[in-house]
Amino acid sequence: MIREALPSWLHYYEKDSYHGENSAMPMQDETNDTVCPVARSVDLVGDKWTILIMRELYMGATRFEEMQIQTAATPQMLTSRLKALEANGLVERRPYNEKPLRYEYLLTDKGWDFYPVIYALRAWGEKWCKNPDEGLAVHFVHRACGHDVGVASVCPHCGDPVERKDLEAVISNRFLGERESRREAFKRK
Amino acid sequence: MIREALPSWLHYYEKDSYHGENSAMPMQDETNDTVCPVARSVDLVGDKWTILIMRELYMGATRFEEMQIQTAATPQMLTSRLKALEANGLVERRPYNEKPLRYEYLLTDKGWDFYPVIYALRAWGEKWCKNPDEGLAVHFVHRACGHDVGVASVCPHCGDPVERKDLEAVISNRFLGERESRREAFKRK
DNA sequence: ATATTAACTATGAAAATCATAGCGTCAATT
DNA sequence: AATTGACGCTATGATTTTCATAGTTAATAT
Repeated sequence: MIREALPSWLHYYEKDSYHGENSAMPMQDETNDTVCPVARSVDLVGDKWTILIMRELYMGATRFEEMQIQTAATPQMLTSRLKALEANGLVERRPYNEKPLRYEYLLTDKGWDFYPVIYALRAWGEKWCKNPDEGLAVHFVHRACGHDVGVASVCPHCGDPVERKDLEAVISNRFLGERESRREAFKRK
Repeated sequence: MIREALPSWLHYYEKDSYHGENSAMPMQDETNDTVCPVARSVDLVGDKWTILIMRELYMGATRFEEMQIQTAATPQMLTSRLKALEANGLVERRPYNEKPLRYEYLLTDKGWDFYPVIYALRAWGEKWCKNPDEGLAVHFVHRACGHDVGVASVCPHCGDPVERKDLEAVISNRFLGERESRREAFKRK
């Protein structure tokens, strides 16, 4: 007996059954009851676990276990969200090992394109959810000019709008340490 | 008997009990177990209803009923999320009428500052969740130069990074119609 | 008196999530 | 040969959250 693990509002569209720039959009069905792009996005990614998983993917994690460790999601949450992300075309699942069969998860173009949302969440969190003594969790350096862009979306030094691919991420020691200790705690369990 | 309506992971910080740029940040308690700004943001706004409510506030809605109509949230969801948004300093509740006592909800600076997240969700939705025949749900026109910025965060005409306050929103007829018919359906109920 | 407006509250049923444990396949170690 | 460890998951019952539907309250308008 299969237990449905996905919340019903978090839509899940089979590949190639929809139109849109990259074929992953609801057609005229009842779920598509709004033209609001925010509501449509939220229908695909509007929950905590999905957002944290996307963050991990941008952090470079590709494996189930690492995502489980860093997001603290239960395996069910992870499975259901990854399935939805795959069905919705943000993520691709691919075997990296044949025996035993093991999979990794990779961002698609559509998934990479979602990055500005995470970047904006980061900027807001860095500005409004911080103790005075804390530095940035991750520094982004504009490769073209070598300057730290802070939390801006336009390089404060050369004025160009920056995309993730133009930036070098430098993870703070505190954040690195935190991530490492989660790994250790998981192994000790 | 009070029934807790907020999911336990959606944090709720009493005013002035925390530090941060505008006093709304967890201190050293157990919930603040990460320096990741994305995780911290998600702890305050990482759910569907909160995002839709924020969207409505940016659309200009200030009233409980209008938000209920446009988000399709039940009154409980709305109440709990608005309380959290207020406690977390993104929204202010203010009486607009004394007898009977009626409240409206207004964005604070912290709430306005969240706009880039919604804008990024919009851009992604407009690019990836759209049928070919659909135009933009909302056009944003750069007041300074009179040009439509499309989905960009930098005006394609004058090259300036744009903020919400620099933009004139022009809601499409389709979106307007949809919103009006939700209102009618609600009244008929 | 009755209806209407608008911001909510109440309650039981349904759904989603959590906590904890376990499975299956393989390779390496004892 | 048996055990241990990796690692991507699945199973299950208890708990928490949400949904659907209805109702309350205070005041004005009819």
